[in-house]
Amino acid sequence: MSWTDERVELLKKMWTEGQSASQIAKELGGVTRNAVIGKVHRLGLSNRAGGGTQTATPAPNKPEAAAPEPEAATAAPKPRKAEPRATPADLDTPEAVSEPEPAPRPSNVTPLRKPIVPAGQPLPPQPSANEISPEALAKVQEVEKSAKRISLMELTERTCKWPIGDPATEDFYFCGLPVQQGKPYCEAHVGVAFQPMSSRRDRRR
DNA sequence: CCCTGATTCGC
DNA sequence: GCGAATCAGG
Repeated sequence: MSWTDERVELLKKMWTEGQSASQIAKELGGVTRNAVIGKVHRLGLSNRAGGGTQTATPAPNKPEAAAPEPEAATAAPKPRKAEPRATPADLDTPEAVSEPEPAPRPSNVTPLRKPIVPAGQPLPPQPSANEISPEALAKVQEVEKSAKRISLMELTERTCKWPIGDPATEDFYFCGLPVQQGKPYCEAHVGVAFQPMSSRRDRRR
């Protein structure tokens, strides 16, 4: 494989977008990440600074463990706009009525309500037999039998962080199987975690 | 151990 | 110019 204009273009584009050399190499095909890096240097764009303000800090930008880039067709890499940021659905009440009394606390007061789950990262809920493909579900169930059953402390970047069981009980652990590169879960759990889209239609306010 | 980019150097 | 091997880090 040689560096045709097209390939160089794609290289430039992806590199500018912050894609890693290995990702670019994978996308291009026929080259290794070394080749990509080498080319990048020869092209003189080793520094991903676009234009202008050159921050002393190399890159606080790290699309590392949260850059789900669904591999697409090699023919049409056009609509590419996957933001790692998973925007949490925020409750927004435009119905804000002008209320001089901010807290009309009724006589009934429920003092404390601690969140049951400590919650470090936005872990997905357990698959509740939703709109998940039966195959994926079956695979998950099978996988969970062979799960490493690791504890929170044992989690690493390469261990599946899919929670199994009830966090409030002793019977709780994480999957712990090898993750799919770049993702927080193993292949099986990625399958159920990153479902394309579901029925979120019923959002009547 | 997995990954990242940077550099070197024979081709 | 090219990229595998190597280096240096996270």
